[in-house]
Amino acid sequence: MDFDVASAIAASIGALADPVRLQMLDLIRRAEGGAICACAFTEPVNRSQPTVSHHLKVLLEAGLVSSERRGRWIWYSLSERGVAALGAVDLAVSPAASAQKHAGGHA
Amino acid sequence: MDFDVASAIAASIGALADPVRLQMLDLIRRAEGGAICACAFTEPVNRSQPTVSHHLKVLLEAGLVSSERRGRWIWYSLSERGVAALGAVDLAVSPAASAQKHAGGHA
DNA sequence: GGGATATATTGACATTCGTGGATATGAAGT
DNA sequence: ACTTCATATCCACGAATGTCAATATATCCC
Repeated sequence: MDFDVASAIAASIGALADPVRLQMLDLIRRAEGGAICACAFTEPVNRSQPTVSHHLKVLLEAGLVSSERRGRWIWYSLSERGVAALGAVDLAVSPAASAQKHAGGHA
Repeated sequence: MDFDVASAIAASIGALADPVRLQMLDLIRRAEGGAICACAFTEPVNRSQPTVSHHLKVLLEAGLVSSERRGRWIWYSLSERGVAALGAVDLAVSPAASAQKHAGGHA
């Protein structure tokens, strides 16, 4: 594995390596209809609007989420990669818990 | 998902979000016997000995690798979590390629 | 067009992180 | 004990990152 390949992978992973972005992805995943308005992040993650906007941009550029304009608001949903990434996170974080599926204990 | 949980997960993921550490993990994975001497990293990843030592410490503290002393040398191998993490990385990076298993194309 | 609201961008700042030179620690051999 | 070799720690530096106030852009409604 050469450095360029490793760098590309590291960049993808880096988008997930932030607590606020993980919270935001989780909010999207749990949202009804699988989509959530950009304005709905600031309060639960306790960050300013510019900070939320910044993180959304990172997630977008990483291909983890997609956005859609609905009137004045912009709605975000998980992309295919985003779903795969969150699933992979669950696997990596608690291999045992994921191995015995449907064992309850959602965080 | 509260901030503390997200922070813990982000910290785990962060250990993987570095090109040099990914290269090192890949070197361990490919090593004969699944273990590799610490001295065998500096040349392939093109980093100084202190830098390699630093990254090994990060990987150790993240629980991704384990170390064993053999005479003057220290050998590193993937932990159970390390194997799971690398597998998860493959999944997250190329979901399609991983979905159709045994399709060749190793990086 | 003008006001109101939602989101993005800019700029500045503090913190974290990757890096390597110098040095310390530790084990093996003589 | 002393030397040699492998690894770890210390220290300083530059780059990247998360954060927010201020501001800009964009859309909707009247």
